[in-house]
Amino acid sequence: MVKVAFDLFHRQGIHATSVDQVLEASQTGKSQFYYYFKNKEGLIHAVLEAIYERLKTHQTPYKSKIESWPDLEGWFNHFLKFQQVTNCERSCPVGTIGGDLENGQQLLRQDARLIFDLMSRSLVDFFQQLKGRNQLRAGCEPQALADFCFTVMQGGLLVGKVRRETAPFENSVHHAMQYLKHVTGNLPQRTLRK
Amino acid sequence: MVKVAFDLFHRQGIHATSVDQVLEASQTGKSQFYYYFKNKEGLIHAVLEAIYERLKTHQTPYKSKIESWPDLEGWFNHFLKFQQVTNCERSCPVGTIGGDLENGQQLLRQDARLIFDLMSRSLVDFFQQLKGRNQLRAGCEPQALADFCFTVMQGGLLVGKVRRETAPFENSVHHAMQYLKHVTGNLPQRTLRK
Amino acid sequence: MVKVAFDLFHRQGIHATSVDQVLEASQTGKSQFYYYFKNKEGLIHAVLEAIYERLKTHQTPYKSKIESWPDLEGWFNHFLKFQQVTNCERSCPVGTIGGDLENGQQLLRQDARLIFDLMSRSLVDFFQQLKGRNQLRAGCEPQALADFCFTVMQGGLLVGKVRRETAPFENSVHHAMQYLKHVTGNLPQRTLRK
Amino acid sequence: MVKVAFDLFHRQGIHATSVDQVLEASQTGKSQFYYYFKNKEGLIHAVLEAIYERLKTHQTPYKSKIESWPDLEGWFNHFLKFQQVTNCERSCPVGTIGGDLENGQQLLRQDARLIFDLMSRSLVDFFQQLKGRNQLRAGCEPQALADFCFTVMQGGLLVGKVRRETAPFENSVHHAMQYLKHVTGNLPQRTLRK
DNA sequence: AATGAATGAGGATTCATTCAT
DNA sequence: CATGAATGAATCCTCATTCAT
Repeated sequence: MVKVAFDLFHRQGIHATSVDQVLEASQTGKSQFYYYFKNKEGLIHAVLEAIYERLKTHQTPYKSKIESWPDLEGWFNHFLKFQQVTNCERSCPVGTIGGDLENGQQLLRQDARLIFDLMSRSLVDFFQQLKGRNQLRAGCEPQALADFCFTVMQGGLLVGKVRRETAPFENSVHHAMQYLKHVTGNLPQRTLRK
Repeated sequence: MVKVAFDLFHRQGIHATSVDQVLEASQTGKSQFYYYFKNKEGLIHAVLEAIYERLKTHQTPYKSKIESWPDLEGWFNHFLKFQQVTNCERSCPVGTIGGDLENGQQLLRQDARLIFDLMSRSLVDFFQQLKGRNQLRAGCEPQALADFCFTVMQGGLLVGKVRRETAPFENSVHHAMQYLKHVTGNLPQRTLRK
Repeated sequence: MVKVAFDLFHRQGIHATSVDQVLEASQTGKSQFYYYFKNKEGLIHAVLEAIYERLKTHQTPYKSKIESWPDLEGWFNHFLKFQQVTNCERSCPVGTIGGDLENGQQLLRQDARLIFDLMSRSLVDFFQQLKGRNQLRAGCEPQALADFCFTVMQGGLLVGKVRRETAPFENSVHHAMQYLKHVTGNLPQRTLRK
Repeated sequence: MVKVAFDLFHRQGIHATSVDQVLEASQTGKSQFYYYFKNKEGLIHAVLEAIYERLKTHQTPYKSKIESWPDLEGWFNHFLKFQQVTNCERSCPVGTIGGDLENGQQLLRQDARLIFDLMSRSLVDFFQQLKGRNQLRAGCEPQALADFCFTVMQGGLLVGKVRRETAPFENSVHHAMQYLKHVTGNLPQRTLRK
């Protein structure tokens, strides 16, 4: 039920997804819903919570603990491939849900934020690691670089969804990686191509 | 009426905005709406069209013709500032609307795409110009760089909206600019004025 | 405009036809309508009136003055052929409109009745003629025979419309004609086939 | 609810009957309707289905299994009487609904057709029986005679409804019966009782 | 005569939520 | 835990009609 809801929210957003739709798709009776969840917000919360748990326990289709350049490339590539296989019809589920939240829904936003934090963390950790090894140029904060990566990812998925093209995301990732290798002391020409 | 709708769509997305809401906010009678627009889709189309026109005629709060590094910085800064003054409650209107579109609404997506094209164009033109002057490193296509900028902008607005923070966008823009200046071989202080 | 309305009423009935539809189809401005007609009922009245006039002035695609057996057959055949060429999608326009009238709309019903009268009249006249020549069996009133023909026609068109088949009407007309020839003293085997 | 709808559809036709009207008349809440029926079409389908079932299980105010001349007369008389007691304000419910169907509504038309089939069947069976006993003149197919009767019935109800008179139907039935007895070779007074 | 804009009630349908069992 | 029926507000849209010009 949460699984089905996740899928529908991801595909259509939370506003375009009705409770009935979720129930029908999950073959559940009408009032099962209100037994398990307080209301629609409750379901959204459960969905976000489930995402959070999956992330926390590293049940991700990509290597969520980033420890090397290939891992980082794998991280980007996961989202690139995701965009390809979904025909650019979806962007990040949390981005989609988060973007749909209204001003008042602060608890749900907090849920989304926690997920974003978790996803960023692995990036931060990686850059922190580089910094520890003195492989990061001055003025490059790990958190800022992580934000940079995360932003490119979210933006790339969104732009691709609107345009139904993978090129913008691909181009963005390419240049983002170029930059990251640059600021970590790698010369572009020495950059390892996958 | 289009103006009001634009505002509501921007704030809440198209699904969370009802026709009645638009009518009430614009002090119009119920069926005036369907006199002017075929549909709710018709209204969305009109809104997107209006955005397109405003862009085309350069009625933008930022310099839409980018001809110099300061112009590019101004471009990014406009969106940064926008995020600040809106308390991170909104992202790009076209990104918001475009992200809400369903799979079937191809005409509206086309509308959104045209706007994205127009916004990118000015970036492309700028990088094309640099390339003409041999100020672009090999392997840097103007279109790809424009995609990179645009993606960072969309991602930064979205992430900021979800997190209610400006930092991610700021960090992303900072590094994006660093990169761009790097690939154009310019040091920040040597920025060429037209 | 009346012509267009007639066509739409005929095709869809009066309830399924909106004033706007008529206006759009006749390329007329919205308020032209209320200049020429008091309201929708006014239009229906005008349509029925026009039908009446056309009948009265014998502007019919069939011979409206029935003077012989072939004329009567022609009368039936006209409606049969009409059903065929319209793919059984329509029945008698007046029957359609009349059947749609509500209890209160007595003026319009009167209009329809007048048309029915006019159409029956030519049948009545024919049978009256036969009676005058003593070619009508005892107990056969011209009006009753006319009613019989008219009923078969209306019923045949309606049943055909519902079933999307011409057979019921054809069969009914065949037997009706058999009967009529029988009661007018013709033996079935002497019946002239067209 | 189906009962109420049947009544309203019968009285006013399907276009002139709003869902709200049905709900109000049946004292049901607005969305109960859409819990039980997919659509307004769904309701119409249910109504037609109910009619079909009633016919199939012979729950008719007339003898639906026709086995003798009095049965056939009873069949016609039922509709004649019906017209009288309803003040000519209604015609056959299925004819009314069927006549209101639009070109696209093929499933509903199929429903109507099935009912027509069922009603005709009893007539066909009767004439088939006569034929088996060699009481039918050559050239008289049972199906065709059934069509003839059915057409007269539908036409008579419709014409009567438009004219608000029972005479046309009475006259038509009279002559139809005359004919039927003629083609079966029976004189009225010699009518065979089963 | 003619135009386009305005009006507001009503029509079909969906929504989130609750209740009795 | 589970079921299906009930509720009523809200949503999108259409209708017949009128008004100012």
